[in-house]
Amino acid sequence: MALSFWIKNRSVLLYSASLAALLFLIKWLEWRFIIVDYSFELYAGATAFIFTLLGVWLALKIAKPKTLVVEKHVLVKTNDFVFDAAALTRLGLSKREMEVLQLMADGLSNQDIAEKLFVSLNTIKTHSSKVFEKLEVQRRTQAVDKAKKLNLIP
Amino acid sequence: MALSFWIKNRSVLLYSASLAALLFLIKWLEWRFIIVDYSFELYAGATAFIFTLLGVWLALKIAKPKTLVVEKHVLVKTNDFVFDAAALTRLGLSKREMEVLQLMADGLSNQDIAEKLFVSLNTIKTHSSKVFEKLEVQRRTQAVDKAKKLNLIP
DNA sequence: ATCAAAATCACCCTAAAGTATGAGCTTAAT
DNA sequence: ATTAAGCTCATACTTTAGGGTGATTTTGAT
Repeated sequence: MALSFWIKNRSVLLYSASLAALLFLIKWLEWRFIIVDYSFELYAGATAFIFTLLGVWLALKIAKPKTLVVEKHVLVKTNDFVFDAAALTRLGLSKREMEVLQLMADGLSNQDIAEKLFVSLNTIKTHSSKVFEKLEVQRRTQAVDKAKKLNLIP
Repeated sequence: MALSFWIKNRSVLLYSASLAALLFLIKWLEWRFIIVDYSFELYAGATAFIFTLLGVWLALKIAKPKTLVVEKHVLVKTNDFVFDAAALTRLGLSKREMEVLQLMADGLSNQDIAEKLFVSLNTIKTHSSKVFEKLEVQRRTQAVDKAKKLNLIP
């Protein structure tokens, strides 16, 4: 508790202590008659100087650091394909249809796709027909081309 | 010249002027015998307080703002297709074959390509067959996929 | 529990794609 | 001039793709 208070207000406490110490110092010197002959202006100047420094130090410690935000534009190659979910929703392609579409884009024949997905060739034909309908194309090459342009597949 | 010097060092000049002004003020008050009875501690305290404030103000004015560099990632439509001439040479695709390949990639049927290039369907079949041979694939979708991966076409 | 969409499969038929072979013509290099 | 490569086209054939229709089963949401 006391420690955290010290840490949080260290600057203020040190400043107060410095102020007290300086006054004590001046008093002590006055009492000693050592520099009593010094001009008032010197006292004032020295005090002003010292406390200016203290003020500067205090300000630097306390003040929220001024942050100047500099935006550095970094060009990021968008190799990374960003899937257009909105387009998918709009076109209403089902999960299975997307699978078939992706495999078509990979150059697989309907027979290949059927084997890969463990379904019959006829099933793939049905799926691909629906894909063509929804993409409003007639051939698989058109479907792949359009799907890529629509960011449905990489 | 003088103006820019003023702008650059305004803070310091104002500080110096303030210091001088305060000393003059104190001297003037002393001369007037108005507050000559006030204690030395009061002078010191007031001076300390005022110049602390000045120091704080000075510091806040002078302090270099901490520059925080924020990397802003800008997605760039990377039309960074760099045609791989070496691959083309290696595979030995002719100009006409590249044309056909490109049109295949655009989703055109053999008949479409034939009409576009003002040649017969059979000619396109011959060309596409040679393309498949050279790309070592069996179907046009595979050819397109491979050609894209090889940076032969965008 | 019910209903709609999705997924599965079949059959038939047509269109398109792909394979194989041969051949005429043009062009660029040797 | 000869040659090789490229472009063109044809015929015949096989394979794959695509369209249309209908049906059953799964699944997800209300």
